[in-house]
Amino acid sequence: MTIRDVAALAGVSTATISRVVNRSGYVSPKTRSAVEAVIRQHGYTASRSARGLSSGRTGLIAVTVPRIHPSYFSVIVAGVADALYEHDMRIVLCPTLHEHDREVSLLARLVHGTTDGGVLILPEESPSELRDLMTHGFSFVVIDPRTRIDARVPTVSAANAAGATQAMEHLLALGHRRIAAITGPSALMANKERTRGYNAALAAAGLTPDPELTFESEFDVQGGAIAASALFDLAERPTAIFAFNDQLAIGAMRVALARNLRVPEDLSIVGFDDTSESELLRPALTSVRQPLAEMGRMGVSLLMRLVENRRLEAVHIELATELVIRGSTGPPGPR
Amino acid sequence: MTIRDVAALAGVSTATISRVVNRSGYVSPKTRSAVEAVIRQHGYTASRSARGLSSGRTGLIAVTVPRIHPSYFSVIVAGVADALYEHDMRIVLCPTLHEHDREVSLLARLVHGTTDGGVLILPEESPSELRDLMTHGFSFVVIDPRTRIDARVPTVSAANAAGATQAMEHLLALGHRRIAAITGPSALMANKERTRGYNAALAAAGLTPDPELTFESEFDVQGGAIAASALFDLAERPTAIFAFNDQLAIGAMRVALARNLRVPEDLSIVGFDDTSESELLRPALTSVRQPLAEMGRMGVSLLMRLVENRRLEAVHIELATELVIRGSTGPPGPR
DNA sequence: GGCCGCTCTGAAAACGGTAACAGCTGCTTT
DNA sequence: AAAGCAGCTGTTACCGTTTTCAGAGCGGCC
Repeated sequence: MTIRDVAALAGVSTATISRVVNRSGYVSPKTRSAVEAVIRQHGYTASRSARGLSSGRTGLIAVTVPRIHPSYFSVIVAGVADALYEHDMRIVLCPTLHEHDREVSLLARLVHGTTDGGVLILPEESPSELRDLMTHGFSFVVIDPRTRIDARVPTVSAANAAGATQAMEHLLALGHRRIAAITGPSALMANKERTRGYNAALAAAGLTPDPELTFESEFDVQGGAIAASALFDLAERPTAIFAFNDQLAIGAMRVALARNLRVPEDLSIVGFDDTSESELLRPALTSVRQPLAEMGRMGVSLLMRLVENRRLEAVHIELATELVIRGSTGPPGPR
Repeated sequence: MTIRDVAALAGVSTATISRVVNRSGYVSPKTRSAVEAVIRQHGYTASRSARGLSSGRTGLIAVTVPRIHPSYFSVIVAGVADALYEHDMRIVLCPTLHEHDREVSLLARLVHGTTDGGVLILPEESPSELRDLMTHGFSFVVIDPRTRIDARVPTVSAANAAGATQAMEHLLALGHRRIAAITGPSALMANKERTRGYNAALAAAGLTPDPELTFESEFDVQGGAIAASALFDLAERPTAIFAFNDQLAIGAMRVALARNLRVPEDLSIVGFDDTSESELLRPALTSVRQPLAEMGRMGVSLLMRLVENRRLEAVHIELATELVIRGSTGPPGPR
């Protein structure tokens, strides 16, 4: 079933079919309904390849993501997919496995004639590579940028600094004064922001950050465990730990329980992300929720404007986080 | 950068460029390297749209999946994506949100001119709709079929019956005799198979299944909780529960702990899927691992043969499961 | 009555590749 | 010596759309 077949059956030209299908230009109501009848009856759908070749728009959006599986990413992708579906666009999914080369070569190929734009989630590209991409005329947005990038690239992220401050204010209000931070890799902008929020909250409470209490490690359970062990070995133990993601918090909680520290009586723990794991833990984890699906949706909404209007004033959106209080935090014990 | 630009720069015809890029036909080494130099230098990539239009192959594979987020699906998708990447194909991701109409209309549009084939994960289509799809010449494989479908459609699933038997043999070997089953929706083929494995294991141990001990519910935490409550209210409580997925097991464990039943001393629990949650629970959950990523990979491997050879003898693949024993199972208490 | 503008429609030229076909060279075979 | 064939390359038709352009019909206005 090609457009020509439909045209022949309806007794009109292919141009008219195209106009009917795309709701563009003038078509008399009579012709329109006749064509629509033929289309319905024979189940015609336009070939995306042909359309892409002819009009330059493929209806496909590339989505790069380090990995699909960690729920952090899959929830964002779900939000992106949802929003794109509403625009009748499809998503070309590209897991990069954190490999810079893979991502670059993928994008290079997608830019040209495959997709109309891209949503880059935590991309590996350097700021200059992203700038090149932009000057080549590729429309894209970045969700959760790894580093500070060209101001003209639209970005969407969570309010990381504010979220960290929320977590800290909760702990401070409970009476904690020695609050440790287990940060993820400091190269990530999100972590820099969270650190900023951590320090800001301490300062606001009139406390000076103790460098001993900040520990950087990999963003995984293992990293959390290592950091927690080190913190517990300090002469003066912290009474609370703010972990920069839930994985780290899980690791910390494991070590705490292994050392017979009761949570939250002896140690309060706050995570970040509020992944589904956090309410599974016992005690359930207090965590800063990022609006991940929303971030995906918002990215698409920016991208659509970019794709349609061609170019758009710089936009950097930060979506508010929310502190979800569960059983892992409480007032510090009497010591 | 079009193929014509490259041809002009290299001083050859477009046909030669095409041959170099696709490694087809004869090209002298000298010409080849000259062309490759131009391509590298100017960063040419063929337009997928044009290629798709001309050759009929787009290098895109549609992947339908009910939802992205539950890790059950995202792990399968990750396996699919990984395998497709190796074939230099991209994945067009279509979350159907369990909506039959959405899935049907998506596929209808993808079949024609957009993708070369499809991987359908737990599809909503009826067997007859799938048959139609096949007779229309669309190449696809089904992963984890919902029901028994046309024997000519290649399918990949886990060895559900055998997996259930593994779980049961473990419980039986520990000495359990009253073993309840919390099944998911019995419409799903996977659940029928697991029920078959459950009954087979009981029979092999010389026990007759007690209908009181089988409880069907929705595949979620809530469903597990409801089922477990009912089971605990029986005159003679089961000493072990085999839940047909981990969500159900989590629900059951919650209710057990709420009723002050100790796991595993008073009650053993086995799950199915071995999702990442299972080792987070306290006690950690004994569960039947499905090789999800492998299933995705295997699906692609079948599909590739289908796409290349056109048509393929019926293949139904069952991948072996593995029982992962953790802390939630132990010998029954003395009562 | 001539002109304008609006509505509607069709012819035809792209869009960027692929692949069938033909043509050329130089070597091997008969 | 003619024929055949492998290796290499170019010409060109075609894939299924969109879009530009031109033209036809028609009512309203000066």
